[in-house]
Amino acid sequence: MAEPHILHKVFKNDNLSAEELETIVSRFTQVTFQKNEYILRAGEIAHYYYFVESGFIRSYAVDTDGNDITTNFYAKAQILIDWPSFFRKAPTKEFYQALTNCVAWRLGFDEFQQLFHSIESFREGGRSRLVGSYFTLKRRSIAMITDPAKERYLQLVKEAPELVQNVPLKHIASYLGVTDTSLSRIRKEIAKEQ
Amino acid sequence: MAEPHILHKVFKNDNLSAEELETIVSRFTQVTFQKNEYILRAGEIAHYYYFVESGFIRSYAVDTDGNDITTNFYAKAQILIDWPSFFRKAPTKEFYQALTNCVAWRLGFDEFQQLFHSIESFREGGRSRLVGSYFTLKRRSIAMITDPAKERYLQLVKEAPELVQNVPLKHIASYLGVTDTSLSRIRKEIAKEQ
DNA sequence: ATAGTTTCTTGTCATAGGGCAAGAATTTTA
DNA sequence: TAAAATTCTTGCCCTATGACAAGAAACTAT
Repeated sequence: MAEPHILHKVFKNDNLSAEELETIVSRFTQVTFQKNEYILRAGEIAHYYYFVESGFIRSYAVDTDGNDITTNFYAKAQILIDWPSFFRKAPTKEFYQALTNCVAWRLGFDEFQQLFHSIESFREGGRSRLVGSYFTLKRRSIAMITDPAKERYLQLVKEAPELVQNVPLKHIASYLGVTDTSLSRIRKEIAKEQ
Repeated sequence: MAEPHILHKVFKNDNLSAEELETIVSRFTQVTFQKNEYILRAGEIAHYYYFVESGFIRSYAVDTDGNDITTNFYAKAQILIDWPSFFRKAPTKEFYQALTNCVAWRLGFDEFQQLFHSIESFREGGRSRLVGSYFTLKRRSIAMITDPAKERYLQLVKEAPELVQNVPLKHIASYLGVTDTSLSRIRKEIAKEQ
């Protein structure tokens, strides 16, 4: 078993004792995904959650017209979890697909629950991650109302430049709530400005 | 102290023993808000969260141009909480204001923590509420991309008719991500159809 | 009741972004 | 490396929604 650097990084601010950290890390399993492989499909239940070690993943929902809307991207050290499905054992509404080959570390629901109810700092950390996801989502949905597409794009470039360079424009476009055509024009306009 | 019906209703699906329920309920305090009163202002820290017994409250963010964007409405039996501020003790980004006179039940952070770490079902319930808020927010932000304003409005009317009847149109408009002018026209169009 | 305030509607005009389609560029696969 | 598939750009035209402003309607408070 390879040294799980990434998990030490992930948990470093969680106030865990060395033993607690070891206990937690030992419950994770390394998994790999091939480019285009699905980690989870709509209708399935999320039995695991993951921390990404390398590669890019996206989640997307499919609307009534069959268009897919990217809801999130996942990169190094980020948590990949379908909160409602994992915690309510309800079928997820989204697809999670690897955009590149990936390495990740996985934890199952039962192991999670055991750690959650026995280690106080683990549950504080978990709660904090969920709150963080909520906060990010809210910020994004306010920006969707207050900021024009161009600003939302510039913001994303600033926050996650590697992502913009590595992911097809159409996925970024649907994430920003515009068509790929529009995003292409926005890019052109930005290029002209420099 | 009045009989806290509403809290029994709030916790009825949380799998609590009678004693646990009593312990929890006894930690809450009843509070009232006058119409237009602020429960919390941007920049402050949320030391409490609430369950609404009666009345309507809204939360809103103010964008860089000074426009306010309604982010949520709170009505009977709903939880009113600023998750990031309450759990991270960070200044909130939003205002929470009573739209009508209100009665609510309040719990402080320390009491919350004590219950959270000592009663397993309470923490499962709390987690479930947070996951629920996350899920609702995600549904809303996907709809913002996939559905036209008219459909989002019809959806809101279906889900919360009392709200639409009791709250000024401009707040509903900003909640839906349109101007009040547009929403007025959308309403007109719907009226014409009947 | 009356004045003042807030809310809602409506008109005119402007604009961001969508729909569709063609072609160019790039990547993948055989 | 050639063919196929995918991704990205661009043109043309259209639509939903915004900005601004005026008036009507509905509350609110004295």
